[in-house]
Amino acid sequence: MRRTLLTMTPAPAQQPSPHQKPSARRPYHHGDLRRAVLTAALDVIAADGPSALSLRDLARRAGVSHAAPAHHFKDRTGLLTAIAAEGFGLLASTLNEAADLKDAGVRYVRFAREHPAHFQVMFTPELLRADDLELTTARALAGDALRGAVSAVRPESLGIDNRLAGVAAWSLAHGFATLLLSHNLDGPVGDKDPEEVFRTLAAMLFRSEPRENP
Amino acid sequence: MRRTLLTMTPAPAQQPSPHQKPSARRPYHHGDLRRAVLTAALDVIAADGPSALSLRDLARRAGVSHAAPAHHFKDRTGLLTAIAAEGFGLLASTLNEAADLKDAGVRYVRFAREHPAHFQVMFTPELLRADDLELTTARALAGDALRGAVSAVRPESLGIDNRLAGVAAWSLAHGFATLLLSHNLDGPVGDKDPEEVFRTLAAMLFRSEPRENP
DNA sequence: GGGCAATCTTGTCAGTGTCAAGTTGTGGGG
DNA sequence: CCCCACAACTTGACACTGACAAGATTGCCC
Repeated sequence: MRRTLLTMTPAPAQQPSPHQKPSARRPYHHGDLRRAVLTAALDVIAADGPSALSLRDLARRAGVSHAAPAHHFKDRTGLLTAIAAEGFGLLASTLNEAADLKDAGVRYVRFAREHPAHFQVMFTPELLRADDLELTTARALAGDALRGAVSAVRPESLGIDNRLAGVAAWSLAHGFATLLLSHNLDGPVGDKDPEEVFRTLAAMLFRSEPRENP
Repeated sequence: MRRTLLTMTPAPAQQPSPHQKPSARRPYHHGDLRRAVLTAALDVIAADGPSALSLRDLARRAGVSHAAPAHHFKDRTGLLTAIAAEGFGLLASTLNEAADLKDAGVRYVRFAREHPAHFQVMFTPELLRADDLELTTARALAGDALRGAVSAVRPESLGIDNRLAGVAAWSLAHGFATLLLSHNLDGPVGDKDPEEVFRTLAAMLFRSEPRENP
């Protein structure tokens, strides 16, 4: 828990704002503190997990006083909830562009690798304010996108209940992504491209009849 | 973060030990503090996640002084590492009794549901001391058990690389278990038995040729 | 230009992890 | 049987944290 405390000097570390008096040391208004805190938080979480996140540390990084972040996010839970909501929004938009179900799975895995902090927070409900409006709507959007990708595959042709096919696809992609992020597949996957490996797994799950019968 | 502080009275709350003087109020030696702290920690984590865990709170629950737990676990990370090691041990022993790969998957899901705190901690590496000996050996045991279940299925008959089959099975089971614990399958699964649902998913992944050709 | 609301600061409080140094009990060798 | 070394626990302290309240600063809109 102990941090170095060597960071006494405020150290602006961010371009203070678009239109500042050129000689102003540290402008009273940061300019875009909300975004600065968010991205700093994402850095910390990606590196050391959500438990390493400290509002005071984020404030120090942004060069503002210790209570400034709370004005934008209310409290720690609020910050994490904002991150999760943003994550679900990003996920929804990439899933909506998927060509088919396998592509959606690949995009799901890619999202987890490109936004590991978002991903981790999104699926840790005890860190979030469950009834937050932005969160619930963003999550619903992502859910719709997922269901859309599933329904496009016509799994009745495989004799499989549509609902279950969605759960299977989601489980496979989510499990692969999670194990990847927690470094549990470093051995098996090695230096191969994870997305390519996942494509093989997805083919195992949804393969059509062996030959004939289009 | 704020806790009630109504728990001022030490309140033994545990049978102090096997062989205590009958009139001793709070015996200096707890008797089995290590186990008491572990199970209290598992309760807290299962209810509110690892971030809600406080060594001082656990000490209060066990009726000992605030620094007592540290003597058994060194620090917070040590406690979580011990939990993870115990979890991998439990998982290994249940996987070793699996009849076949599908049964191993079912057991994996059952383990996650019966030991949600262990499961969550086991796959959150940033909370653990990665080089801990007990942890690494227990994890290796679980890995062996998993590989054993995979190799027993003879997936070459399906034309699939053995290694990949293992990753697929693990991903499916892990994803299903994770989504289950984070309440993301409450809708699709409903009040059905999750293990039964998972059996269906597993059948989708490893199904043999549609008919003839044993 | 004047006020007002958003933004940020300062100060404070209870709670936490961790370390160091002291107490208490217990089991094993003389 | 005793005593003593060591394990189990306590007490006290320090730096840190999230949260809240009250004040300071500033941009902006009428």
